[in-house]
Amino acid sequence: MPRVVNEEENALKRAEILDAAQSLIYVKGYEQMSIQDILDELQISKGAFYHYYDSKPSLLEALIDRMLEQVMRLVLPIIQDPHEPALSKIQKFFTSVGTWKTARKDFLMGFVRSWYSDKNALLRQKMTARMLHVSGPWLAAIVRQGIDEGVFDTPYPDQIGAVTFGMVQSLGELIGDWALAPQPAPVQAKRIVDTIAAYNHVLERLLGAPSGSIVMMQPDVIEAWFGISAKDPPGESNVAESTGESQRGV
Amino acid sequence: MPRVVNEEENALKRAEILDAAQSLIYVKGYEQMSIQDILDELQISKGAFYHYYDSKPSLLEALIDRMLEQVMRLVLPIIQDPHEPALSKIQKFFTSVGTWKTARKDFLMGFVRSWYSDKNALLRQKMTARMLHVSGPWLAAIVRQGIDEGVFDTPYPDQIGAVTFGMVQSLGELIGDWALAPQPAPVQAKRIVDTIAAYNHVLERLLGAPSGSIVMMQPDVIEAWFGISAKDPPGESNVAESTGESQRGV
DNA sequence: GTAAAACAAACCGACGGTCGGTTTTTCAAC
DNA sequence: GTTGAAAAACCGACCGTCGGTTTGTTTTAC
Repeated sequence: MPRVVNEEENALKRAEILDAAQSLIYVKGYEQMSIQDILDELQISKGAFYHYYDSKPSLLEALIDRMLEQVMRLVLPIIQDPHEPALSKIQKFFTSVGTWKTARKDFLMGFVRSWYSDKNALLRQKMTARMLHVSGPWLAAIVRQGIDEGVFDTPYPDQIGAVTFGMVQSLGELIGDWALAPQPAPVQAKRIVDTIAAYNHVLERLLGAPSGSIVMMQPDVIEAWFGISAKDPPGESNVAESTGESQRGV
Repeated sequence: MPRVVNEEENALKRAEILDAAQSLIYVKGYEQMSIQDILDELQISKGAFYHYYDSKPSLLEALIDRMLEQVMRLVLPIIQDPHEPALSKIQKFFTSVGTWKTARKDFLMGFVRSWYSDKNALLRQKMTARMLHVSGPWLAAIVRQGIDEGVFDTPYPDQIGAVTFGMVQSLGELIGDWALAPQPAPVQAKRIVDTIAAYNHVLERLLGAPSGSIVMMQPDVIEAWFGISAKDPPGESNVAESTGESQRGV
């Protein structure tokens, strides 16, 4: 790594390359994006690129660092606020991470599609691992706070943070899966609403929180994301989780 | 895809190539494994390889199909047994999938390390998605059976299968993470035992199963895998989920 | 015998990365 | 302010390897 003279301009250029890489990865995926794509996009030479980044993998690491930093900048103020009740923290955590405040629907769906597609498996795995490491302890702290406040009840406060994170991720994967393989709208709508309701319920159970106290995805968010309303009851004889074929040779 | 004359020999050769690819992927990872590696291993020509497989991605698909088939051959008899109680099915499902019956410890740990490492992110993502699709409906059926038998209690029987799968996967990722970044033995041992206990408890809660009825990982398996005994109580002031650094710039 | 399957290997463009060289910037000496 | 040299910034030809194609040869089946 060369000594840097003008720190500021250097960081700017690195960010510029990262921006190009990010949008290219968003469209093509990490492996499918070539260094040449970046060079073409920014009209720079190969020498220039390799002056700022050692290799393609190191570029990915830098991107993950930046994405994690952005997420944390969003989440930290919520999580670390000493005056906020635990239940409210959990709520806001899901809301902010799940929707990234306010974003265009088409952009969000495009992002979800890209994020959960095979072409970005590595990026997602690396990012997830990093987020688990940083959010685990904080989530545990919130759980303990909730127990103190009498809203949560679990014998495993230290472990439940990681479990919760796993649940959220699991829901994200399901939604990503649906976004990738779109179903007919009516089937889709009911399944999404039911599944989100199920996750809310499960999350309450595992945290030992009062029924109805946790809403991972607000109705207006569901409405915005999927264009459907979320006011139907669970319904016991729904589409029976028919994932296309329920039986095949495998 | 060429027409096949001798179906049997053709399948044998395809399997042979798949075997080589599997062990190479196990060691090097999918992306890092080159077609040439396979050719060298089997002493065949490029023409031969591309006679049996269209491309590298199609080779991966074939591998995933075979792996899924192997898992299903193990799990199906358990899950579809009409005389087996739901609780016992769940139990046996975890036991068989989690340990693959009886396997050498070093092999299993090596497999876990490889499976959850970055180098096989794509394989794992594809395999996980496939398994979610096939196991979701079956798990839902078991949950409904359990409700009928009075051992489970949940308002979301159809969704809970996918949630359960997500939980199991989440635990696997945690364990994989630990296997990849080994900690000092004492810290490791307590964390593993506590976390598995937490997952058992959470699973009971989300299924509405009686306390102590679900054991995802038997003590002897934990013993075999990690070389530690699983008889300590949860313990409220354990290592406090210290993931190395609990605070840093990010 | 002949057509297709099974294999062999030379060959191709694209890839990530390197390297020697050129231009621009920085900063101290005058 | 000018100058000069060192370092940073940048350029693009080049390299080895990759996945994949093509052309050609041998083997097998009927």
